[in-house]
Amino acid sequence: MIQASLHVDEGLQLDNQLCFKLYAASRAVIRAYKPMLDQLGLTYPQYLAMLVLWEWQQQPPALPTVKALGERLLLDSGTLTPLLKRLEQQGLLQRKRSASDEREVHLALTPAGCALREQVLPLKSQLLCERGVDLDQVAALRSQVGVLLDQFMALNH
Amino acid sequence: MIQASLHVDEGLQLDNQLCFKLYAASRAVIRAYKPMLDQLGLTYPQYLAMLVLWEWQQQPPALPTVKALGERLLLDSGTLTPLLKRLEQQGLLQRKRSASDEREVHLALTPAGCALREQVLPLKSQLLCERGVDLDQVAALRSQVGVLLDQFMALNH
DNA sequence: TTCAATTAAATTGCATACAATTTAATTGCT
DNA sequence: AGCAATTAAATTGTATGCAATTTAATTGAA
Repeated sequence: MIQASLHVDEGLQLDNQLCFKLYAASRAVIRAYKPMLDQLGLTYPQYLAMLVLWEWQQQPPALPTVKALGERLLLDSGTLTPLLKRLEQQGLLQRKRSASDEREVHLALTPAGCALREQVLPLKSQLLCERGVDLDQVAALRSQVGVLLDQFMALNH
Repeated sequence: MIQASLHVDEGLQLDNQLCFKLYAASRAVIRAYKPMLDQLGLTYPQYLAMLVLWEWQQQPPALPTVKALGERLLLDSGTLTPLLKRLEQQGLLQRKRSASDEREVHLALTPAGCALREQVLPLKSQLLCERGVDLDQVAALRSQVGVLLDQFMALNH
């Protein structure tokens, strides 16, 4: 009886929730990025958007649109529209309606937006170094969290 | 040269960022909880707060205060004060100033708040079942993400 | 004791997330 | 062609997160 009751309780303990560990770890990692992002003048989601746009500079997809960015970041236009307007205000990118399909908004990095990329790698190296991060460990965990993410993506249809 | 350049690029690819996997996985898991939370009438952070308060019903800490809750959830009063006011409005808990130290606010579950707990386990079982979640796999990942969280907690001093 | 530090919440301001709705443009079907 | 269905962004409204400040209460050292 006591055993059963204890077992039931365990199912609701905060420390036993994968969801909480993920939620807390995600915020903790973002917090760790804060000093670097302050240097860049970006918030964390803005940084992710820039990562995608920088990546597309090298290997362009069909054309960078808000929708394509949203599919990559798993964010919708309700989040991205104001975020991209702020990046535009900062002079890092331009938003313009597609000529061929007026519903779409194309995203193009400005020279300043491209240039910002060069500042990132040194700052990131410094961050990893200061923290004494084990790169192999990070890679292993990334892969496993990635599997979880893929499973939930598939199940959230 | 090409090799080096490719290697540098990899460091900034979205898919290689543990931080993004964590961020996306956390949101995906929260999304998966949505149907259950809608049944309970709670948001995800509200649910986490209730988990802690339910846990404290069984094994009370000194006294449940906003500060103690914040230490458990890694959230500050700027987030918790409005969240707790909403839970109070829903009749799930009461907030009252400590008599011994007027700076503190004590948190006490109402009968409705206690009762809500009973609805959670069946809903959670259903969720895990529908998703075909492997409990051992979840436990293993939880433990590993927990290690990462502890490391960042220690480093964010 | 007394008053400068400290502490716990609350408040303010900004930037997400995300559901739901709206707007405008494009497609597809007849 | 004509028009209903679909689609991409934008908009609206609510609820976080979190930094920074404020308020009120408590501590602690001279």
